[in-house]
Amino acid sequence: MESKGLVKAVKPQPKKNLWKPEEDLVLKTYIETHGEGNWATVSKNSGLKRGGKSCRLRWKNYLRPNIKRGEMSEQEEDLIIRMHKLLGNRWSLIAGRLPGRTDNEIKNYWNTHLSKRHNGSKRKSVDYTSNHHEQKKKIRSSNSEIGPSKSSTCIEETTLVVRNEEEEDRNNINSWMDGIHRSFNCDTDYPTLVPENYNATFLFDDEPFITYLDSFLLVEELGFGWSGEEANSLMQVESCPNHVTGDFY
DNA sequence: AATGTTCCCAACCGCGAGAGT
DNA sequence: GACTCTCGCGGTTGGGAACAT
Repeated sequence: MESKGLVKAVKPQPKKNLWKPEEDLVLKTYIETHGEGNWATVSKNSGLKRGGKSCRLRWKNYLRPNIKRGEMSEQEEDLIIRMHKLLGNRWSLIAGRLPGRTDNEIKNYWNTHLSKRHNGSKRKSVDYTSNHHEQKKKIRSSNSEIGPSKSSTCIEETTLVVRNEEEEDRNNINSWMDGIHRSFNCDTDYPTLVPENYNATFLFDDEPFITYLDSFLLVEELGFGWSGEEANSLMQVESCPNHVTGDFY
């Protein structure tokens, strides 16, 4: 039996195992040499005393090339808020729309900066009534009802190509796009939006439901000069509750 | 200066999905 | 079909910095 005093005298081992720079270097070198994947063997082969999950997380959230660190721009913040309003806590999907940002980073940013500000308008993508595991089940099953999903993973890179004949409007779009996601690289058979005047193409490599939501978001954000009605009819969304309203530009 | 409190965020955990056998 | 393994997701934890008293 241990007395309280004795327990207190023993310095507790830190529960968090922060990555050291030398470990980062080993992991980075290993992945640059062998490539990503099969994380279970990474720790064995690289000599790191870390689990595969830990290695994966460290690479994905910190060491991966093109990771954008530092403060969120106003545009990024705005996009997070809007996406969260539409998608709820689906951080990986939101992160997919913010190149260089990780789901963990966005989740943390929301929890520390934005959730308080937007507490009044707590809105989730499904009607949650039980614990989070139940919630996840609901999200997954609701998605499968909506349509087939190519993959459960988030889009690593989402790309939007905007080709505009009119210089002025192109500048409008580009100025908004600056700092958020200038180039999209999507390839799917899902709603392809090609407005007559704009020759803009939205192609998404993701769940159909999300595709629709994205389309709303982007139509609303980019303001393609459509009225809400025009946009709705273009996108054939009569069954979707999130109709675009109002006029743009 | 010392102590207490709050905030931030990297890392951990448990779970489900999908692939392979 | 049952089982195992790997991967990715979202929620939570806890160390430490920043701030307040």
